Amino acid sequence: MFNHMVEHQLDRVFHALSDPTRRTILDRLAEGEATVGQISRPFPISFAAVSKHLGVLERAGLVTREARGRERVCRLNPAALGDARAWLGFHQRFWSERLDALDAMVGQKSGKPD
Amino acid sequence: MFNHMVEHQLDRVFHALSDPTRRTILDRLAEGEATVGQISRPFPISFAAVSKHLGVLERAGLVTREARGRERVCRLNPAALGDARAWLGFHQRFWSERLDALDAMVGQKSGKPD
DNA sequence: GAAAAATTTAACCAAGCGGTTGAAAATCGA
DNA sequence: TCGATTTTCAACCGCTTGGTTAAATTTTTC
Repeated sequence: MFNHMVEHQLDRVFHALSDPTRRTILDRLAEGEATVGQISRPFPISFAAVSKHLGVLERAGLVTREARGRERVCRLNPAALGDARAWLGFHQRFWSERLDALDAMVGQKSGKPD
Repeated sequence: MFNHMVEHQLDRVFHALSDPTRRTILDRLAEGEATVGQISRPFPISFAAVSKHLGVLERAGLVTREARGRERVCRLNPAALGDARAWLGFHQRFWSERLDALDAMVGQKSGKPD
């Protein structure tokens, strides 16, 4: 079902999401586009480190960086979450069907999962 | 919103999901519980390597391993996907609201996202 | 109790990660 | 043009990863 998909891209998306700094960057970007400098300012790590994180996010398709003059403005690409969400959604649903005995323990997907 | 959650666990879940071998293991497990030996058989890597992958999945809370005699039977824990799915769901929705100008370009979440 | 089977642990290796600092490249402002 | 600003690139460091093989552990079977 999803096996033939761009597995590699799924790898990259999940990997990008596995770092708290990168997730925070995404949160920041959700409030609007920002330059690398603006993004990096609140972080206690170096500018270059943030730039690398942005690279990871960009390679995963989650963020785009567009040159504007001497600075680079970053924006979210929400569509890239689609694959990951599809994977999770399908699997959790599939698992839940098979293992509905566990539903009682979960209790957060009663009748209106979404 | 999610910042105060068990960030660390989210790290582990996303990281666990970022490896194709581990995702395949989850797929296999979705068809029913299995021992480490049964799981590892179809993979071209060593037994020990699969055992380590199972360890990663277990630490992420996605899989449980229960000793049964000399073998260990593994089962899925679909609830562990909840955090990850919640994170993704919230963010994708939030992003989409903010960036609905991009919706035209995307075109795969028109009116009924789920 | 000894051999066999299932699994984990330990030691190791090459590669990748997240971080650093410093140099390079591109653009802006005087 | 020159210097300052913004960003990336390169080299490096320590730690982790995904993989290996070999030894240790536990349980079953003879």
